[in-house]
Amino acid sequence: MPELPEVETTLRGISNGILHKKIKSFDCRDRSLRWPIPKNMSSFLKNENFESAYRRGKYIILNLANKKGSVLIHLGMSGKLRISPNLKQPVKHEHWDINFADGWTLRYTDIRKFGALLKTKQDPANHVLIKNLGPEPLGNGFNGEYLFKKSRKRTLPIKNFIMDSKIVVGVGNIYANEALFMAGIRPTRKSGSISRAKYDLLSRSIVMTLKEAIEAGGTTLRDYTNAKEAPGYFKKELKVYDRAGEPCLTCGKALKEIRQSNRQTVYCTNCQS
DNA sequence: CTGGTGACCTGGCTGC
DNA sequence: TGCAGCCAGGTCACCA
Repeated sequence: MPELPEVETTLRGISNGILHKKIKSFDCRDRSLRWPIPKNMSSFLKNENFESAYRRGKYIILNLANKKGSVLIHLGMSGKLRISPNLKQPVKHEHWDINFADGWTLRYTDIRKFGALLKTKQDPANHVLIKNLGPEPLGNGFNGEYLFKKSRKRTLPIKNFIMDSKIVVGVGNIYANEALFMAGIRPTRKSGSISRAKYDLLSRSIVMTLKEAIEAGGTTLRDYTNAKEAPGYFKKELKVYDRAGEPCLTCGKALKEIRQSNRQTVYCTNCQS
């Protein structure tokens, strides 16, 4: 489900509801996510409080006060977080709750269970899942020059290249398709064969696409909703993703669908080269 | 190191 | 109506 804009929207939605509040309890109904939820998560959290929350790639990181450690949350393909003072009794697929002393609950729902909830006592930046991540597309160090240098001698198709979290974080299938359309680059092009000027255009297209999607509250295709259970409205801004066979909004030619690494790619054979 | 593939898991949709 | 097969906002482990 969630790429960078959806994770960012989720983070913004939960922050006020969870920070600086005493944690009363942690309820786990199913530990079997991507990695098992640690059995001592409950004692790790009880009576502590979160002093800060931020996003790194598609991870949400919550830091406990007094350097007691951090929690890493990944939403996988179908994970959702909700924050509310009056949630109903949990139902199927609602795998865990963090209950705060003021009565609010942070609840995680994940049909496919590709998400994760992990803890660490070290600096989360050094965690094995975080330390090898590439730069933030909305932060410093991400630009055309960076992509150009990283891609020399690479034969990987450009779409796979920008979806590689070691190259740049946060770009998933939807926004890879959209950014490549905006930049006029065919998704199958070998990343090592693309010019510096095209990479300048591509890096700006990635940034613009992600920023616009965040402003729209993310993309809801099927079941994504934010922390307040509201959908995102970027779907109506999508130019190519989920539009195979429909007319290109620039030239009118039918958009072509192919599969790359078993994932849907949609592009315009006329506008992207 | 690089690139390609299968694996994890559940449910919705399509077509016979 | 039933059911097989395919598909889905991710990414890690493993192989050549």
